[in-house]
Amino acid sequence: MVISKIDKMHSLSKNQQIIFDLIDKSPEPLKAYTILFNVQKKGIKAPPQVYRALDKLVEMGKIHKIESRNAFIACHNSSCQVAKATAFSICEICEKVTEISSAGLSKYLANFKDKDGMKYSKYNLEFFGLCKKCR
Amino acid sequence: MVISKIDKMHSLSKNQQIIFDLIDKSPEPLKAYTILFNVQKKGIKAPPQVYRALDKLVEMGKIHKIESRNAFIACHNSSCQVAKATAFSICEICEKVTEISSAGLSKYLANFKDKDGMKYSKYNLEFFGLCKKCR
DNA sequence: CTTATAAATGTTATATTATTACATAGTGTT
DNA sequence: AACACTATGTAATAATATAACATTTATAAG
Ligand SMILES: [Zn+2]
Ligand SMILES: [Zn+2]
Ligand SMILES: [Zn+2]
Ligand SMILES: [Zn+2]
Repeated sequence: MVISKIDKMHSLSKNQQIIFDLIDKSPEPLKAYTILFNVQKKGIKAPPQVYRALDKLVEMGKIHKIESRNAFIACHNSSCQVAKATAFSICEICEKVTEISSAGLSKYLANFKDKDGMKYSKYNLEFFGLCKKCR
Repeated sequence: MVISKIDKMHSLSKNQQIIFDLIDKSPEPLKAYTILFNVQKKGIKAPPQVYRALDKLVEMGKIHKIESRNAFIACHNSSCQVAKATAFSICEICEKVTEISSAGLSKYLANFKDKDGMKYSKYNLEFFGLCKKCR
């Protein structure tokens, strides 16, 4: 047995790997149909194949969806344990997106309780502004 | 002149008013095509009419878009000056959405700076969890 | 190895969300 | 009236996402 149980559990299926590789190499967030177009040469021909892989990759925390852009980026927080606690900065000019990893911020938000004392299991935060280059 | 300049500047056009009223009365976020369906009897017949009104209302801070749901809710923070600083709690069971208004939270986020010292002009935060009723 | 089960894939069609483009009408200003 | 600006009406289409169902592949158990 070349691949251990643990490794296998964390490994990606064929389509997942193809799509993750594409997103991971991309300097910018990719949209589902951009992905579809770019993997058709690898045999992935239809939207459901792309969306299914994206769903799984998001679940695993390997990628994140930028909700305001309907686009996906790879997680670079060492394969994010925090698919449930995401924060991004988005440049409104060049559309550059960066995942924010701030211990202070995540601690603050993880502990945030609203007026009803409701505590949350998950959050997504998107900051907008101008990046260094565009300022 | 019955309507002053200032009043006029802040007043809504016919379609904007119709669509705002519908959203404002709704206990839950409304999607664009749900809105379209509900205002057809008032003469708004096509998607662009709805999307244009929604865009303006969002700009004005009269409504907010819940990005993770592609849906819109009325602002209840006294016609939100803070269209640029929004936070919501979303129940993952019943889909109830509440706008969070916490001085502490908004202060924390408004002052948040990332590692590059980038300061942001806008943010949107969505918390997910279970509401009182669903817990 | 066989069987059972779950996960992933392939495929067609369709649903949902959003925009482009262009023509027309109203509003406020000079 | 002439102009600029905002809003509206309308048709067509683009972009994003899911439903449904058949098939295959991977994993685990007996
Ligand atoms: Zn991450
Ligand atoms: Zn930029
Ligand atoms: Zn508000
Ligand atoms: Zn609930």
